[in-house]
Amino acid sequence: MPELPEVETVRVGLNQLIIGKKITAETHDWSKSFPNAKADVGRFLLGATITAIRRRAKVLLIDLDTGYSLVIHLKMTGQLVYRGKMVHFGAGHPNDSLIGELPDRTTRVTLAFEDGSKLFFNDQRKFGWMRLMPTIEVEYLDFFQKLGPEPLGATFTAEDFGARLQRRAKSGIKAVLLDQTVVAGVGNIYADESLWAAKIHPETKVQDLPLKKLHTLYTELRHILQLAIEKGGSTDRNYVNAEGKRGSYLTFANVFRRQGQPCPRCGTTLIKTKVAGRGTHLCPNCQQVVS
DNA sequence: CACTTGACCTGTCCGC
DNA sequence: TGCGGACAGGTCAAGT
Repeated sequence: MPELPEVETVRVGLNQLIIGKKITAETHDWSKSFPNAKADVGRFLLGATITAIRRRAKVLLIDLDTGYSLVIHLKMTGQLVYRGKMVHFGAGHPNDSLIGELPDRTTRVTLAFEDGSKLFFNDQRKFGWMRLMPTIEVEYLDFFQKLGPEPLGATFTAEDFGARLQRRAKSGIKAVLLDQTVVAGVGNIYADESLWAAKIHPETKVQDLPLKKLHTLYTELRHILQLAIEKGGSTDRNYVNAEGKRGSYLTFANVFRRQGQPCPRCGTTLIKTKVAGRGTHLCPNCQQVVS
């Protein structure tokens, strides 16, 4: 479930918590989560100091002073949670935290820092992964080469958006929004939310959307992603930020997980269906297929 | 060639 | 209570 806003929230959190920290130990209990050779870990991870945290699409990059980076994809249930040396349970709002003592049974990788604090990579479903590789090689990964532009990038215009969508003119708009090679970082939640906001049925073919609609979708998508970042992302089931706390965006969501409730715009009962193989939430009145 | 389905996994929820 | 099956949904590979 971590999409662009969730990964960005983790990035901002880690940026405040672990920059300048020196890694002194690493353990993992699921080799697929972190398949690097032990020798590389020993040479380029242990003893390394964290210099920067970056994000591209839904991927997190932790840069090290050894010239290597940790490339991390949280996939659906991944979490990156930092714990200081002193753990204060009961502090803050009890509902904020989804997790207790760490490591727990979902912890796949643990990084320990020189000051006694730790970073836990938890992943209930084991789809997520972490790779150690030379920083300069990251951009040449096949995944990165194929990625579309950042939707919140300063240079990303409505015209770019429209042109890229048109490459998949005959496809349904939701399937295209979820395609990371068209635009990077959009997942199921924000696809549904932005299509509702732009009053577009998710199965509408791209070629059937008037230019004005594409413009609206561009504006709404950017606005929603930005708002979601401000709200700390969406916690549907597992997602938490770098401090183990929930995001609050779903409180503001208009359709996602709101089937059976009235459409905030017209009052029609929202429905849940399946589009492009994904659970899809929409208003059957506001969002109709045009052709 | 474009799109759909299945695999990767585990936990939760629902119906019987 | 226990149990089978559907479902959650990011990405890649395989199939139609």
